[in-house]
Amino acid sequence: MPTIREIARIANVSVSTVSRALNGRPGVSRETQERVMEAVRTLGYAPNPVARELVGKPSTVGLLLAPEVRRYTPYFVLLLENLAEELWRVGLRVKEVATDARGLPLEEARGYVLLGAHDHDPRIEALQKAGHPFVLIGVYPGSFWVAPDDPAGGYLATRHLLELGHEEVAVLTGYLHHQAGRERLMGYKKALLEAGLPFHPERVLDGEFSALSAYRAVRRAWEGGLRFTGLFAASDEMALGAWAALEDLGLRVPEEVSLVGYDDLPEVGERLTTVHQDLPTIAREAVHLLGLALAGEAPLGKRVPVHLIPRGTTARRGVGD
Amino acid sequence: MPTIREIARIANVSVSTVSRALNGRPGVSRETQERVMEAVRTLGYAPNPVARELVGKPSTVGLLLAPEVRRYTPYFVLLLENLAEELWRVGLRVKEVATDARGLPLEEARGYVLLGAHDHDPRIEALQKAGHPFVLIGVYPGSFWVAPDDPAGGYLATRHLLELGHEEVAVLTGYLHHQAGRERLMGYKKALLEAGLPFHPERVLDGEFSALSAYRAVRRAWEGGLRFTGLFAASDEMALGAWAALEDLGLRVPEEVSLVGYDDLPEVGERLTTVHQDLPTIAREAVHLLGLALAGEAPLGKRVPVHLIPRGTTARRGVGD
DNA sequence: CTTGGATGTGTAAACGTTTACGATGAAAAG
DNA sequence: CTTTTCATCGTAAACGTTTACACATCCAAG
Repeated sequence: MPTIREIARIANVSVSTVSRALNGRPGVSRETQERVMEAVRTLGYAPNPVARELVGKPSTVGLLLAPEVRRYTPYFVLLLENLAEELWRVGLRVKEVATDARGLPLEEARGYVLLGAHDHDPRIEALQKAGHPFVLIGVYPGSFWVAPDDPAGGYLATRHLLELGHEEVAVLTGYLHHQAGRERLMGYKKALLEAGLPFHPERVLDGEFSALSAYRAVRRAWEGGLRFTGLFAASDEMALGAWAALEDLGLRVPEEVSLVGYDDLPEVGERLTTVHQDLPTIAREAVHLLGLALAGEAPLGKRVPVHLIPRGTTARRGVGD
Repeated sequence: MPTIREIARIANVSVSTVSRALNGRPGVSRETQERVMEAVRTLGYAPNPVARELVGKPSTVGLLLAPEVRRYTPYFVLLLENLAEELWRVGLRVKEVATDARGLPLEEARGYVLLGAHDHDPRIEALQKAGHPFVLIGVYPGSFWVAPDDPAGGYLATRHLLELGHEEVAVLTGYLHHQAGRERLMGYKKALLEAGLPFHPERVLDGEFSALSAYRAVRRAWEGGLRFTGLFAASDEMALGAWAALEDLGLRVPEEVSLVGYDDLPEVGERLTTVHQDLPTIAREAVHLLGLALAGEAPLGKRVPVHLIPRGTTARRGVGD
């Protein structure tokens, strides 16, 4: 691992100058800055978080978790691991940090990443008012944010079902007071609209982002007389629950009903048709934006693309007849 | 925070001697050792992991997770947080570490803690053979282990139901190839035996430690004609699933069936009667034992007590008539 | 032609440990 | 009595950063 001293040697400056350049501190000329960055790039240097922390500089970024996330769905765990890895790469580490009633962090950190925030989450404004640099996973114009392209995801999933000939497709949503939940639903509607099909409100089932809730919602709906040959579950967890429900209802997947999930969790594995989220990229963008936030730049948001992975739980309509 | 230098000053020795004393390295007299430890105690000193790690000494303990745990049930997350806190207290940090096919850790660490191991887990022997110091959560004579007193827990839960007058009590188990799952079931049997009641194998339902599986198991059993007025779920997660199933079956809790869980997860909250696990103590014992393992002492195991917390999901039999 | 501030850069100490090496003394060996 | 050995302990450098401070240069103001 290259150290700051080697960078200094290559760039022909002192270590303190390198440190200043790296941390965007004033008092370093444009030209020197360039030379340092060049050296950093060629050597592939990354600051050592341990050394950094020793001198007292908080080298951790606080993780602010919404209560719902505290139960760590597999998705969030995965996102977390990616974040941790990406942060390490730039000399930072994650630390989960509790918040007070107003949503302000109780522990000091270099910056914060906000996870699982819902609309009008008071914590967002609180953070902005307090001047804490942060990036949030989700969309929130006026601050730094990064989010998967959920509208596109919902659209892709639904269109896939439509293209397979399914005309009655239901959707299993997560919390609608979360952006992700709403946006995936929006994508569903858009695909319907585009195909010239009507939107039936009774075909949207509330799965609360959990397998159990999804199971109950699907089963109750079907037993209540709702019929569909395609089902879009807005998370793999919910897809799992839905799958189980369909099985218990005596319906074969994909012969009688096609199922598509969302997230592409590795555990769910080989069989589920799902829309893939590029967690590494989301994480990378998040730390990049956090960097900008730390540097005091103007707020910026970023969408990261998703794509559909057709697997074994979707089939052309009528294939099972 | 006191530093090693202050200890040195108080104990009237040099810093290097303190370091040696703390790490059990040779070359320090019994008397000096005592003086150092005395100073450590009075100042409440704990080594700084950051500084330690900077000089190259691995100050992390590796976390070896069984595949099943990778989906981080809330229980394991909680245990993890407690472990992290306890380790920090003695100057160590946790790091999750992957294992190779034989179960050996891929990354070097000071010591290891093994989580979610099942019976005859090959990783245990592999670790022993390789001479890696470790402690496992669960019971495994011949190595260092710490485990909640699950037989007692299962017994307490069942006895509670029995004492309330329930004679037909079913049990919802987790994986039976895990010690915890089996032991809680053993406790159930013991309580039955003690009360002079017969054991009905059909009353043990497989919940696979998940809410969804629990729901399906309970519902299927009940619809299959199984009847009970008391139900012991071997985890709060499963209790949640069971609760939902009972609700969907039109059964009132606790009027028609009493339900007791296991773990006492904070999220599950105020209403569920459950057996409480003392996670802080488990964590403390684990790091204590890991310390002994690092010092090369003889293997030792420890049970930590559990206790029942009666809340709103259990009631005397017939109260709902 | 001096003074004075910017502006850019370097020197060195500090953070809290570990550890190679040398120093000290006492006991054992000659 | 001298030499060697051994156990015990201290000195100082090292780990990779940050940062207070000093230094140099340059340009504008006096």
